[in-house]
Amino acid sequence: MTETAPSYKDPLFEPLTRQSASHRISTVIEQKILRRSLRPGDALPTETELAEQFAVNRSTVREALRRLESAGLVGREGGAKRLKVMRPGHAETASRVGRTLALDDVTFIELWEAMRAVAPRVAALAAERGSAADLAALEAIVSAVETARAAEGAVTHVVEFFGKLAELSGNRVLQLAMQPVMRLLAPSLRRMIDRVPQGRTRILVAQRCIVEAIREHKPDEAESWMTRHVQDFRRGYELAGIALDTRVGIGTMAD
Amino acid sequence: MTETAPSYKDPLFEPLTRQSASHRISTVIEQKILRRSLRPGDALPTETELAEQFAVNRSTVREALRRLESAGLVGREGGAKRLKVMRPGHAETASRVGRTLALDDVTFIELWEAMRAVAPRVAALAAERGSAADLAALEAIVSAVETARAAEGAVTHVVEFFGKLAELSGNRVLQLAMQPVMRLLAPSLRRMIDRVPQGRTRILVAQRCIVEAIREHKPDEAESWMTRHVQDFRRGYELAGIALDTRVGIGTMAD
DNA sequence: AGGACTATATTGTCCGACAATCGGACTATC
DNA sequence: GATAGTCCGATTGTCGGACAATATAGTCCT
Repeated sequence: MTETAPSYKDPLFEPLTRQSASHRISTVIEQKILRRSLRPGDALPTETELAEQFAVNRSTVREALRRLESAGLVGREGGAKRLKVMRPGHAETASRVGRTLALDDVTFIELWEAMRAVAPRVAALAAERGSAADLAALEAIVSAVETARAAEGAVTHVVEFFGKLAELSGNRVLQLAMQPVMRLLAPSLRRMIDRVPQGRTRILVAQRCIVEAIREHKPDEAESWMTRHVQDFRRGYELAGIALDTRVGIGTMAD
Repeated sequence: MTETAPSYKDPLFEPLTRQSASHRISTVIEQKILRRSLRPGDALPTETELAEQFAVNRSTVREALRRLESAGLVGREGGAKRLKVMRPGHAETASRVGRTLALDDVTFIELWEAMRAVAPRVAALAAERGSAADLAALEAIVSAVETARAAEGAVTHVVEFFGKLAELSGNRVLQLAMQPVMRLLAPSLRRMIDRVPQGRTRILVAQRCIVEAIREHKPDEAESWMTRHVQDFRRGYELAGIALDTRVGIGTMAD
């Protein structure tokens, strides 16, 4: 007899039946990582050792490891063999968020609204904090946008621009928020640039103004320029005849 | 000789050569899900069938499944045996984002800046779109904040308030962005309310104004009230003597 | 038809095995 | 001495088979 009968209407205590061994193992390791007992960079014991310590079969350990791997808590560097504890990279988390949103049939307008909220503040923060070196990197990206031949490449650099900006803002939360949004936005952005001839020029002008505001440490200007920039995007989409409630597709989740 | 020599500073062309069979399998299934060939609710073939179809061992399939499971793309309902395709819930994704941020030692100020960016826009959108029924729910939460005895409960309802607001905004991207931020903010918010006597009153006043603005469909007012509200939070923290660069801890990641 | 009972299918785990290959140690060569 | 080549053990990825537990489906009884 296991403890059945949580017959109370407590919907949060139901499904705590027996969890599989592999699940418990991944939980234990996960806790160790979250509690900092295992820290990023540390190498995990070998599968055989883990199997011995947990007194289970190696296959069971392996399933637990796959789960942690997918969660981004452990992983390999390069072609290494041993697994290491990793800090779940923003890239990975971002791609997960992107996946969730894509499966939710999020529409373009929702993404745009998110950009509308976040990007201006990011620009303002970047203007407050950006250093000279950062600025140089940003400018490099702007020229890359300018010289890029195909729309394809230009879009890549536009995404980079926002990414770099988020980095400059020094705010990892906003950084993490913006990443998946830009990723999902990218494909339709590409279409937009393809169809609207003056699109690239307008983007370039806006980027230059923003960079200028950042250089002179004028947060307000950076913010208002970015606001206009984002609004320009929307106009571009309308000009390109892209419906605002278009569902975003699944980008290449290459991780 | 494989292509070694990534001696160039091109960190994007890593030798992502051969991936393990289990990895490829999980990727293939993931694609099928993202492409909607497999849709949420569908049951996956049994492990044995998958093993046959992919012409690999069942253990290999299992590792792939554990990975997908951890990604929230497949899972079980209740004590079921078969795996089903699932839509990765926002809650789960949000808690994962929270974990990433917590492990990153994100500071309070970063979270606050995110709120500063997102919340006002969310309020504005809610004012544009909120229906009567939604409004009633929102008001219920506000009174819950008012009548809650302990700071504990009040904070819970404050978090709910923002959650509901995000829901009203009709924007799932912003909703997903705000959720983990509020979750991470909650513990310190609780301390703040404990230490600053007038904290709760100010929160209540702001909430009422925001609700009012939403009822009358005045986005601009809702936005500016929310801006003030968020700024009030920060002042509260300063009054409470909480350093702005305090790292947020790992909350209860109960999933 | 509904409920109890049985059989089957499916999962979770275990065992033992093997090829591939990564990490080093060790050696030969310049 | 530094570099290149070779060898060996350790470790991973995969395999095939096995078994207990149990969810699911089918069967029987009333």
